[in-house]
Amino acid sequence: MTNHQHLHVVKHHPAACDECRLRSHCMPDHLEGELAAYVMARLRPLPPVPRGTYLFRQGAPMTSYYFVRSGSAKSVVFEHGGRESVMSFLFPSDLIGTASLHQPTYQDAVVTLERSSFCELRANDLHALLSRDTPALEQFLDKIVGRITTERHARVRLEHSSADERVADFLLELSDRFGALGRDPLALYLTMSRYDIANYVGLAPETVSRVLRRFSDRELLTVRHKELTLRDPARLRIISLGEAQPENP
Amino acid sequence: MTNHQHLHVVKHHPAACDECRLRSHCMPDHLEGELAAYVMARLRPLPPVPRGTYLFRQGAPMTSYYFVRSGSAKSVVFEHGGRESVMSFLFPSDLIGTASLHQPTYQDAVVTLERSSFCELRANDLHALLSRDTPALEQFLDKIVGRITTERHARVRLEHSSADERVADFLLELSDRFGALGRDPLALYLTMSRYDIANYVGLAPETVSRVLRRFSDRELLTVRHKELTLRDPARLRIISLGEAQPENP
DNA sequence: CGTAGTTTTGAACTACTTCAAGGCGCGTGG
DNA sequence: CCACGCGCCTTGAAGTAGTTCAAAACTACG
Repeated sequence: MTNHQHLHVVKHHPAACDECRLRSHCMPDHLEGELAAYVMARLRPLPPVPRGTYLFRQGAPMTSYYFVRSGSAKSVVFEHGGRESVMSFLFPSDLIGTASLHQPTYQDAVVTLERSSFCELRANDLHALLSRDTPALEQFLDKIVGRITTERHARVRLEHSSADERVADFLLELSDRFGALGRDPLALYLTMSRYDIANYVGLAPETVSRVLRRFSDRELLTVRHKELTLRDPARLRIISLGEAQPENP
Repeated sequence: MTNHQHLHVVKHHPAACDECRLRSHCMPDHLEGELAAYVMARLRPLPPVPRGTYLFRQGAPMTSYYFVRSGSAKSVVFEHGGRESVMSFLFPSDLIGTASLHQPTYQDAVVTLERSSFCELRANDLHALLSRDTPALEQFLDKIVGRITTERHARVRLEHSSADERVADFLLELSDRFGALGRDPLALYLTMSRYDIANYVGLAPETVSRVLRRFSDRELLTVRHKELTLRDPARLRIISLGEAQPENP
């Protein structure tokens, strides 16, 4: 019956991948022929799950990687002292679990922010692939190295930046990612709460509110509930770089 | 003559590595026989350089990795807007350049904090090794993954911690690393300036000074110039975790 | 509609920064 | 060898950005 399930996946899934607009983002591009079939056969689409579902919890045995197919999620780590930190937000095409690559347990927890669906890739399957296919492994390594750079930049920003810079930076990050997914980069729907945003950028939720209001007053954007529209992304970029002029009333 | 140089290295260097107390830290342990010879033959000890020497600058072509053999250094990145951020401090046995692995240019600059010496490993040599030896590549991948976790923790700390927590955390990080090198973990000689420390932990230099003074008043440590002695590492740890009680005067 | 949770707004407070000056150590040159 | 000068570190006082506390407004959901 396990066999049955596998067979089912093998039979139907290649089509699912081919239909998936995210395909080119998901797997290292050079994977072709037999290897592509290998991976796709083992990439299992999961049924959608509601908001607040834990894909896995921090410290749980590391069994699977996931691709976001639809919806969004957040990655959180629990620190000594019970503090909870939002490390990243996850959107379609993102690969989940790489921070725990080759680790026995998950280094973070991942929770959905809305009704979302994922594709599962069993750890054993990926590891087997990586240990047999050096070019794939190298591509993975490079992706991970890039991640380090990203994390470093995030840290640098947090060290030396004002509330305005942080929020502007967060919004532009979201905008860029939305754009890369073919969405309108100016119309942001914020699936995460203000608390999550605040935690992510290292501020109090109240401050995030105030900053958004200030931006709105300056006509850099408009906010309505969770819908946010960027009106002047160029100026936001200037602000995010910390090169903004003092404001003229 | 290039040949000559190589021959020279091949002949003399294995002895240098064998003598080096850091050997077990440097290379993936499983590297043995032919492969170990391959690496050691290409690991070139460089003559000591004075304080303030740039090993490489950010944006320069990525040509080599380095191991710290003696002394210490700092890794700094220059951000948009001309801000300079200290990303990490480097001590003997540390491998330098992994943040730029497989990158065309260096992602950061590395400067010595005192008279220091390094072993050079040409990028081409390491890359050639990694593309032919999958287990070595996997070990590298794992090290890099661990680095991500480290960077994340650093970021989390910066987000939600007070000046006391940051400084305590920095001191304990140093203490742990010194201990791992076989030094006295309580006697810290700070080769970096207060400015570097402040930058690293995301505070003003004056604040670092004041925190050290406060710690000294509380008899958690003693400071004299750059020599620092931890008196109560247990309490420092409590502070670094943000679980410190309000002080009783 | 009413209730619970989230977001916004306001006001007081605090921790850190910034600005400014003084001290200490170290290297250089007399 | 001692004195001078320069850079680094410390200390003090004032300023400020962001936090915290508290409460009102809004949204969403049953």
